[in-house]
Amino acid sequence: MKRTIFFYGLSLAGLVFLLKYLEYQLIVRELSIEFYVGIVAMFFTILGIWAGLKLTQKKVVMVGQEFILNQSELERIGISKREHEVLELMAKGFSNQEIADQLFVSLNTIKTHSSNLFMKLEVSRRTQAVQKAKDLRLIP
Amino acid sequence: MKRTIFFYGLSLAGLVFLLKYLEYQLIVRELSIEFYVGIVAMFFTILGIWAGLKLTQKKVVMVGQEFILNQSELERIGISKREHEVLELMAKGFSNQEIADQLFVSLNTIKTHSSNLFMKLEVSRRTQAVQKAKDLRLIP
DNA sequence: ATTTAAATCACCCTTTCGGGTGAAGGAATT
DNA sequence: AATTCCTTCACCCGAAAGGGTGATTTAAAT
Repeated sequence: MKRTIFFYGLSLAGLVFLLKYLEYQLIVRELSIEFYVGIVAMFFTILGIWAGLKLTQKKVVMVGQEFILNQSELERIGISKREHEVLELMAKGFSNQEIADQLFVSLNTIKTHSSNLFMKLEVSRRTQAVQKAKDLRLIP
Repeated sequence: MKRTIFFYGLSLAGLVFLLKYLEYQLIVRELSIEFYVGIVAMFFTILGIWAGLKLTQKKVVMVGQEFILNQSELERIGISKREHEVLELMAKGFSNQEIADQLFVSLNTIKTHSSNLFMKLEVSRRTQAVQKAKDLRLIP
């Protein structure tokens, strides 16, 4: 990104000299102004396309993997930290009992958390909860 | 894509008129040639960037989603067509009863299919099955 | 013709899940 | 001090899921 801008500036600087040079040539050789402008147009079109490609290239690479938590949606729905933890383990395929063991709490506690999660996510099964949570980018 | 090229051609055509107009103004008002070229450069840079973005836009959209079924893995594990259907519906969060209704078979049949699936996928819960199936690219 | 695999369904039994209700302790807010 | 939210846990009950076994039908392969 920085290099893209840098090279763009460099190109602009280079053009100033090219300009001065051509301006001189213009008088001597009497090149048509259309031809002159045509070159400039072509040059900057290519430069623009190149810049455009550079600017989007990183997006292309990034899309696919890499998870950004949707914090705003998380707050909008009103899911607490603990509930989010349960949701993550749920998505990994653990049973309520296994989740309870990992978080050192009772099975009943996990049941309460999951019930609240289903309410907040407006679903009635854990598979649906996991699906919806992934869609909303609440979990990877 | 076709429209991109079309608009680019249109812009070029428009510039010819702009050129002629400016060429006339140049004589009358004696605008500096640097100013003139600067506008052209700016215009074509923007045009180029726009063209560049247009050309890559489809790539950006495509990368990320796009599902290619892992047929070889499917055969290796030995999952039948019907089992694969059940697996897909399972991944969509449907209960066994709902799957049975959609496929016009009995609940017991779906239970058999899911049991076989769990065996073949070496898991013991549907959430794990869905996870593993997605990892192996058996389902989108 | 016999074997093999897929798909279908049934019955039994245990575990897990999900819904509903209630409640207690703690932290943060008002 | 009172309120609100989070977290924790309990009990009950019914529904769903999962494990095991066995059986029938149909289609494909040998």
